[in-house]
Amino acid sequence: MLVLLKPLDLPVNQYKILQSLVADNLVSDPESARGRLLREAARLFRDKGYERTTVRDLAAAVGIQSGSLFHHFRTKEEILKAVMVETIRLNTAVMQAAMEAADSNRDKLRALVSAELESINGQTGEAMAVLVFEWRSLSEVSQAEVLKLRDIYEALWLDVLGALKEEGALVADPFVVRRMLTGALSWTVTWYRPERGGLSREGLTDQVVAMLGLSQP
Amino acid sequence: MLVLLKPLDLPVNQYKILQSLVADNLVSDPESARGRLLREAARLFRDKGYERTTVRDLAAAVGIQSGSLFHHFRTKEEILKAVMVETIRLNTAVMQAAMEAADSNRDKLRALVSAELESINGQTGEAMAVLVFEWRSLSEVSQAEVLKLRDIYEALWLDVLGALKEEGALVADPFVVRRMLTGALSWTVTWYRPERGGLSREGLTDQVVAMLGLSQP
DNA sequence: CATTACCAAGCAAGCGCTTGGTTTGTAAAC
DNA sequence: GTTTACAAACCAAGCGCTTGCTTGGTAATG
Repeated sequence: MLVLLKPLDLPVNQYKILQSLVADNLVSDPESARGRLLREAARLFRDKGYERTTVRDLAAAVGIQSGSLFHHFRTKEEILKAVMVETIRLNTAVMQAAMEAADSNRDKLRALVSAELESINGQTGEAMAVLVFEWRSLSEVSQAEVLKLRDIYEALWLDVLGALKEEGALVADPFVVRRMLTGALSWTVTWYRPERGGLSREGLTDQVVAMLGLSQP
Repeated sequence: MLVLLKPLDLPVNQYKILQSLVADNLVSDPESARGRLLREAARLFRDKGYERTTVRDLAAAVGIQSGSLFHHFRTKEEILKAVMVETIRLNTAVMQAAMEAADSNRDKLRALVSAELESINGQTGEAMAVLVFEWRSLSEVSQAEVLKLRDIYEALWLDVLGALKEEGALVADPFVVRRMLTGALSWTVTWYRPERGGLSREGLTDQVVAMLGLSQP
């Protein structure tokens, strides 16, 4: 029976989703030793890269000895994999919730873009960056496993883009559009700094959706 | 006096540009020992990542002993930096040439998109991927140096996008558009395989330009 | 005959991970 | 309510291996 005592700084719905995933043992409680380690690992992997982050770095970040890490994870790679798996699980759930709140396919697309920008630039940003930039650091076996989870996530996008294509609102190929969006949105992690003023997250979402050139039905 | 004996499989103009850069000592002759090493290094860095590529891997790829590498480069990082610097130099020159051949700003944009897709997915694709994914492997000092070269390259884009904005053809912010394009086009390296049939490079360029939603003046 | 290119050998440091033993938390047994 | 039992969490030390790079010498080149 896991209980989150100190609520994190998250949107309410995202917090509830996190709670239910923790209860189902699909993601680690952020307050647990394992959860804290994964958060620090995501930060270190993003900042220094997986290979340049040593098990001693990871251990020091949570205040234990390097050898003690291997009580929680069998290998260093297992830590990377756990960061990725839990991030995908959380974000898939958040995406599904965001979509259910939308009516039209147009609104659903907007919700997806907004949610993905939130994933990349919000609380889970570090882990999302790891997912993009440290992919090759996973063994092929692990890549295949994580890919299965990603497929579920990608299907959400393709369903909406496909529907928009059927409606005639989208002229380009849904697969191509999704892949362009993947690159464009992922890349925001390298330059977009909403906290420094400038463009708001909603403003950025507007620009992205406008850029897709959806024609009125 | 460097002479390229065996012409590479390149568009004619790109070959001439390469020749003049080699003559000016701005990029290495691909046939020289240094040039071959840099090409193999780009391939290895892309495939395995910089950190997982050992100096022994690099040496074996060109058929020498690992210690002999340090006759050509002082450190391993210098190899990474050389890959990046020479790639930017070559691509900046190619871009400039592609733009000069275009009349309207609309055509210039199309030329830029097409040329960047060519850079990413053509001969220099491996090096371009390294530029994107191995950025953090450079020391901060080297990053600053390479960044200066990138600024010249980026200015080409911003000039054209800025002009299109002035014309009223572009509604979104030029900086935002460029950054989205950087991400979207870079990402093609992970999925776009023109040799397997499907979308041609020109077809992809069309989709990208269409996606920007340029309005008629 | 000097310069460039390379080899063979190996060093010092850092890496992921193991090992054997100690502390801590928890809950039943008395 | 103290004792006993036991697993989970952790420490201290270090092993075996790989890493980037150095060194001292040899072969090729022009």
